[in-house]
Amino acid sequence: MRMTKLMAASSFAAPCANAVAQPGGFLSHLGPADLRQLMALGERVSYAAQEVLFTQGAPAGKCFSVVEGLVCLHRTELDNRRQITGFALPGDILQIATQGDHEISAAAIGPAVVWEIPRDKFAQFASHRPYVLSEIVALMAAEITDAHDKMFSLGRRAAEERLVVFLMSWRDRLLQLGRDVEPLPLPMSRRDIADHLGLTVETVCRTLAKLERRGAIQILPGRIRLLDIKSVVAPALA
Amino acid sequence: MRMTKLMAASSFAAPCANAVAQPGGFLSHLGPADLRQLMALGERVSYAAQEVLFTQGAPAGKCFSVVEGLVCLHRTELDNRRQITGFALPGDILQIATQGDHEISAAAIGPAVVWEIPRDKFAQFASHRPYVLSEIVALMAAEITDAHDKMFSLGRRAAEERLVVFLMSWRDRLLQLGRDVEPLPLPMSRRDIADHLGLTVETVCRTLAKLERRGAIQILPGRIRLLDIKSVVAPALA
DNA sequence: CGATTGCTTGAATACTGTCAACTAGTGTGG
DNA sequence: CCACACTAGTTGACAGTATTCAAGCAATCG
Repeated sequence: MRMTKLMAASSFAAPCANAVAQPGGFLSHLGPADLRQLMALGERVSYAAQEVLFTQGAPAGKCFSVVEGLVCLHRTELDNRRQITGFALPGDILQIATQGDHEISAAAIGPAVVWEIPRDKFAQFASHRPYVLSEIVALMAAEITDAHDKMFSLGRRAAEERLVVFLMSWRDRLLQLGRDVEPLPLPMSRRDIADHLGLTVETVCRTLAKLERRGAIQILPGRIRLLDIKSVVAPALA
Repeated sequence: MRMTKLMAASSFAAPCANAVAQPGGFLSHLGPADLRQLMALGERVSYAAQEVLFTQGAPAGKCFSVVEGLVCLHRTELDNRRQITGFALPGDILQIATQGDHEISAAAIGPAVVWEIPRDKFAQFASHRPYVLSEIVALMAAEITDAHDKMFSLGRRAAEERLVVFLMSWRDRLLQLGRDVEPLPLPMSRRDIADHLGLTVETVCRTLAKLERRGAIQILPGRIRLLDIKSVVAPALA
């Protein structure tokens, strides 16, 4: 996943131009005027928990920017096997370059707010702003790198290591958003974590319990405190 | 992986402009003049088997287009665990949007020919050709979709299904290049396949042998004949 | 308050990995 | 040209990890 920010997270309950002033934000080369114009092309949409933003196979008419909450992106097979390809946090952009149909689905984990811009309007907006395309390319490059990381985890890490790496990178992302990570909030369900890491719910529970017994973490309701976690994945610092 | 063609595969032993006439080719909106100019910015480089094109962590000064042969892209951990993120065939573009350092390594599987263009020159070339960036975005979107497919396989498919899906998609790619796929050539080693599918060499061998005993495939030196393979993955047609 | 859902744990199973041995093919050097 | 070494591929036996099936608990929701 790992996209950059389009608008400042929580500060964006209402459309206001200075929200983009965030350092490193998406389309960071956009001026306030540009940004106001861009946002005016779309609309603010609220989703309830578990509600679907878009479904794989459906025509991709809009692109999305998470404003509030947590969105999970996943690919689902006919037989209900599900692989969560990533979690999107406020500031993350979804489906910005999708042509034709969505290749993945997206659903809100909890209540979420999303800014949705019709694809054709966005394309028109970008067409006379060359720097926008460059930003998108950089965004997608980061997403590809992130996908490679996840492929490595899924293919070459054991359950425990996958979990630890996931927890650490999740903490890093929240830190970048300026969130409190002590203890680390885990708004997604065990099933979501399992479907993200290519494991079963039971293995996730058991592995977390094992880490807790070892003193590496502390399991709290909806949260996990990371204690001595780095020592567990010593060889995996690449 | 799954990138589009920059130049026609084998027809490109020497730089010639009409090589891009391939339908659906990379930068398909480029005219012959543009293309000649683009290629003149780079050079043709030959690699011996196993030779390294670039290494993860090293500064990404060039982008690459495979002209001949097969290149494997992989991410390697300190402890020699390796995840092959994809195989690049003639026409595939590598590292076109990488900023900073390479996030993956690339090595020739057999003898290979690659066109290499310095990043800054390419950027300059693209800077006054807006349509080039659009093509790159489309290219990267396809790569992301492909990465999602692979994440699903690694996370949610058993060894046999991974192998079968891999064989089928490999055949499809060769077919798109107009190659003979009967029987299907497998130029990469068993270890490469294992490192691509998140398995061990032994599991790859055993699973292939099992498929052969079942009459789904026929194992030949360097090749595999696909017989009744689709029936094996009936539920996996998503 | 009952029922559903999410989380956790246990026991048994199945799959994949590890270790080891063997074969065949390749290449090298005598 | 042959002997040797080396690598890739294959198979077997065994171990270990993750899944499956099952049950219990806790929290949430009508």
